[in-house]
Amino acid sequence: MAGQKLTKRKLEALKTREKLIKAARELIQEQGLDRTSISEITKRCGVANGTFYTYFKRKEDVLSAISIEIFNELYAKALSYEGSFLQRLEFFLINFAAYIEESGVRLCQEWVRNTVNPKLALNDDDKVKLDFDLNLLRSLIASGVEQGALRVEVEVDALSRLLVELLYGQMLCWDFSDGTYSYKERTKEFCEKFLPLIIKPYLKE
Amino acid sequence: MAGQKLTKRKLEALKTREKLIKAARELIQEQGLDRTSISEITKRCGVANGTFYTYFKRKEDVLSAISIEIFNELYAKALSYEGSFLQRLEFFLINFAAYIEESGVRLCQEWVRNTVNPKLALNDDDKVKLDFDLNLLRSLIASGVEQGALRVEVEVDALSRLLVELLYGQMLCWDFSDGTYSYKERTKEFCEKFLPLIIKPYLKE
Amino acid sequence: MAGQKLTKRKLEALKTREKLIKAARELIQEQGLDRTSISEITKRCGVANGTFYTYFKRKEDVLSAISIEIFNELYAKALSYEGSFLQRLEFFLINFAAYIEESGVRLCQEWVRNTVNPKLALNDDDKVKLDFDLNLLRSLIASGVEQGALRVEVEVDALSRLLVELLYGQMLCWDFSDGTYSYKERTKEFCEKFLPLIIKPYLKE
Amino acid sequence: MAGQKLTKRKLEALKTREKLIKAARELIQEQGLDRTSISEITKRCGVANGTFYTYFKRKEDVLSAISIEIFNELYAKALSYEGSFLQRLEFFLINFAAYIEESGVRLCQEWVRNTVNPKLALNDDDKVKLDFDLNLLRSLIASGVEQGALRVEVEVDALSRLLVELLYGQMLCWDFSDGTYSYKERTKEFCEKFLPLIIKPYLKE
DNA sequence: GATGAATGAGCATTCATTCAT
DNA sequence: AATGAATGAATGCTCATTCAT
Repeated sequence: MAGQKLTKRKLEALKTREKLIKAARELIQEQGLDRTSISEITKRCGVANGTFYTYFKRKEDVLSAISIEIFNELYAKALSYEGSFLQRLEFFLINFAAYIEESGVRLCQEWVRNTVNPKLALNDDDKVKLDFDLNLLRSLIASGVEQGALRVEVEVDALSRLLVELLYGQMLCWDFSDGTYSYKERTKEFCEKFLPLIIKPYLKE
Repeated sequence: MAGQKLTKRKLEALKTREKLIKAARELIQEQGLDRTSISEITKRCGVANGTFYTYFKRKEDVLSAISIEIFNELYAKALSYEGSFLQRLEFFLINFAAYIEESGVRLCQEWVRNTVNPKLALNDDDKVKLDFDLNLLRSLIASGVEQGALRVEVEVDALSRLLVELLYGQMLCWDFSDGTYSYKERTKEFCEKFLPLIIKPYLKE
Repeated sequence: MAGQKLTKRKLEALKTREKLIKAARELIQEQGLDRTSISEITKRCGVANGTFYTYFKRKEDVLSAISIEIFNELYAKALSYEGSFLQRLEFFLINFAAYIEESGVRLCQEWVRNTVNPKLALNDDDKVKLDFDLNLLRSLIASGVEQGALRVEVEVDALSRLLVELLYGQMLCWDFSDGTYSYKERTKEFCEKFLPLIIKPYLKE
Repeated sequence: MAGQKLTKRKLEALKTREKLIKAARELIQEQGLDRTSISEITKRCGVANGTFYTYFKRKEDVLSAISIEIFNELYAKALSYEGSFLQRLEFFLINFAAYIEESGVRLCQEWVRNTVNPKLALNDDDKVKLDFDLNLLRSLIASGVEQGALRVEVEVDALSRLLVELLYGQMLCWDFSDGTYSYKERTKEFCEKFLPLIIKPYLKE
């Protein structure tokens, strides 16, 4: 009895929530957010229109929920990697691209659309994501310093910012192209050709 | 003299078109495209609602027209610069940012929103702009090779792509921030701190 | 008793639908469909604009709904008649005209307008109505044969087709005249003067 | 000089008018009147938008002009026929159908649509056409009496009305069917099977 | 006679969201 | 938690028509 929080009812509710997210993700990937109506989403789940609002306050919130799912996986995996500083850095960058690519261009485009526009006053989590990514890279670089791989003089902020901008720039170009090439491959290429040039001056030795 | 087909009527028409673009630009900058109605735009010009559609097929088309104006100025100026290869490159990058910043975040955000989303099937000119920017940088770099500033071995495509991605990445981050810092300054900073690192290996001597 | 699924909510919904149809019928009769706006219809029912679209997909659909109501009554009554074959036939023809006349020229004109035009891709039920009327007459005539009133050699199809064309022709002329004479009287006249001529050769004895 | 009313200019003008009618006829036949815009019509003729209004007061007027062309041909031919009364009658009826069929269902449907609806307050010529057709048949029948083919007691009005209603009814059914069968053949069939039944009692002898 | 820029009325339609059941 | 009927704001767009040139 104690701790038994998941009654059958609550389990059902969780399932419903998951079904909604899944359906929304599919539909957004197929047609984009604007062209996807609440009733389409609920119809696909076999629930009533209003049920959507049991779980999400506004339509856009389901996009946030989807993003959170994706980014959580992304970060979990990207940071799990063990290895030298450079390997970890590359791993992070490439996996960032890989995850986003896997989840589909349309979804990524919607995410950009909804994040770029301040009027939607959408879940601020997304906006903060930029800072989140920045911090992630910052700590990655900081750990590089700690581990003695990077010089102490490295400008952590400027460097992490640069890398975030690169990742986002690659993402935006990929979105513009409607995903007609591989975002991941593009990032890999960057890691081979340019990352060393940028990092080298800060490497110890 | 030759081709002087501009009767008074056609001149008036051109003026009307310009007035519409100007009004739309102001309003979009103030409130974004979605919150700007056609009748607001036309009212500000003192023309009838329908007149808008004499010049633009759809609401979004005025955004394209605005972009074209801005980018044309941008390119005209950015390429006019005389100087060494590196100076010209920096000038281009910084001015790219400066122009976009001057025209306002809201406008830039709208441009990203409308370009990132393929469903609007908006004037393809915008999508092509990425290629246009790429080509511009490519020819800039190529001219650097011709003038003997860069080694022949430089990978023109990869390098120009990298720079475009950087510019776009900086732009996207700036959009995400709602323009709370200077895009131009950020690009300037990049030119100082990182551009040399990237270019140096390709510089002759 | 059985199948009594009508909760209070569903009953309310049915009532709303009926109110909409009634209001639309009145307004169309007064001004025609084009001049009748959705908000006029809903205002007259005291419901919100959008409620109309809970029950009808497009504006034209309410016209279909109205037709169906009218025609259902018509058929129900017209076929209820007991009597000799000729009496039943006359009763059908005259009542057809009478019902349509009662429901008003404007409505009839709208019905013709909307049925004649294939581009509206309006509810196909209306187009099928022609076939429905044909079948009705066909079965009427067939029953005449069965009951021994008509010779077996009668060409059922051709005869029923002729009668439908007559009914429709009288209706169209009545529409053209804006209802300035009586459709029903015209049909009655036809039944007296010409129907016997047409039927006689097929009558037994 | 005298009587030389057709200056080159006037000839050109007549040609323009003809071109407009021809283009309109084609476009209406292809898409119906509603979907055909003035600028489509003028574009197809290579003239300016406004030129349309040099020749027609309102959009619908071009439909009238087209009808007049068609009906004039129709009447000219239908009445030219020499022969016995019954032959002339049949010839008229069948040719009526044939002409309308030749000019296309879409056109016929538009004509019905526009004639049936009194709100358009369209050129009254069309409404009068019903009377015109009636009169035509009336005089045909009257001439039958004069020539001694029909008894004097024949009810000219009722008979001609019946025949017009039949023609119109066949036309309407044909319109409903979107022209999926032949109007002319249908009328021919009627002339064989039923016309004699109707006329016979009034034939002399 | 021809032009074509300007007009401006006019409304169906969508759909996110609410809330009584 | 689920339902689904009701809401109602909000506006892009068309296009027949006019008229100054």
